[in-house]
Amino acid sequence: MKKRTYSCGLDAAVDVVGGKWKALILWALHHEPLRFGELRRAVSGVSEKMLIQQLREMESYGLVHREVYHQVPPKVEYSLTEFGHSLNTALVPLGEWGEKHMETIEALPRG
Amino acid sequence: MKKRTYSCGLDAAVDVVGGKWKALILWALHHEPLRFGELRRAVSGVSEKMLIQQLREMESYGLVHREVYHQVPPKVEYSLTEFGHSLNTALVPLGEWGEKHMETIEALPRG
DNA sequence: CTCCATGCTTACAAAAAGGTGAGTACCTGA
DNA sequence: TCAGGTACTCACCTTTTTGTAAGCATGGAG
Repeated sequence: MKKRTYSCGLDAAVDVVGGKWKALILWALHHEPLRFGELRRAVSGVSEKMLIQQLREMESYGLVHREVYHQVPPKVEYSLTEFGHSLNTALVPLGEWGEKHMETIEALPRG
Repeated sequence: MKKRTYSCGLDAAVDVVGGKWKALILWALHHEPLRFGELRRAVSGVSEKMLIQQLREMESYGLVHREVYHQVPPKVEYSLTEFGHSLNTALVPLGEWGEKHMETIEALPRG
């Protein structure tokens, strides 16, 4: 979050879901709650630091819920809230667009 | 563009439309072609450097078309390609989501 | 004791993104 | 000759984001 006022809805949404990992984490949690380690494996390429950092942020936004089980070894499960689900739903068309044009995108010149 | 392979469509899409400005520029060009100066005024807060940088990138991705009119003073018009339009369409639900939850988002704690 | 698994946490560094302010080239009209 | 309008271009700097590698706490198993 960087600002309080937005010029349009898209502006606001990008601010919430922006960055390299948030959309992917949301996506990974779409079907079922996952624990930290599972999430780490599900989101390929993410480091522990990044994963936690993003999860904490998303928790503070009310997108994900964090459930701690007091066990040893520790177990923590992350799941989507209603709000998180609604955002995920809004991301579906974008995901489909990416899927459809994947080859084109992969062939794009690099920045 | 940072990578060539993606774990899912959303991953690819975010790579294309990522960053602070691209989605907003796309949005601004939705209705009609705009010239550089108009675009600058339409996308509030963007600097000339950023605007050009993003436009060049989007042009290289095939999202926008750049038309130069050889006049003095110079005139350059930017418009969406078919590809750009399709991406914009995929962004509509996200924009609506942002619109709907704008107040919630604006009230979010800052990172 | 020591090791293991899990879920973090911290310090440090690199890379990417974004911002600022000035300058360029062109022709036109005063 | 000189300012004006348009669309850039450049050099330099700050901020933000991301990555790397290591360390910590817990209690049960061996």
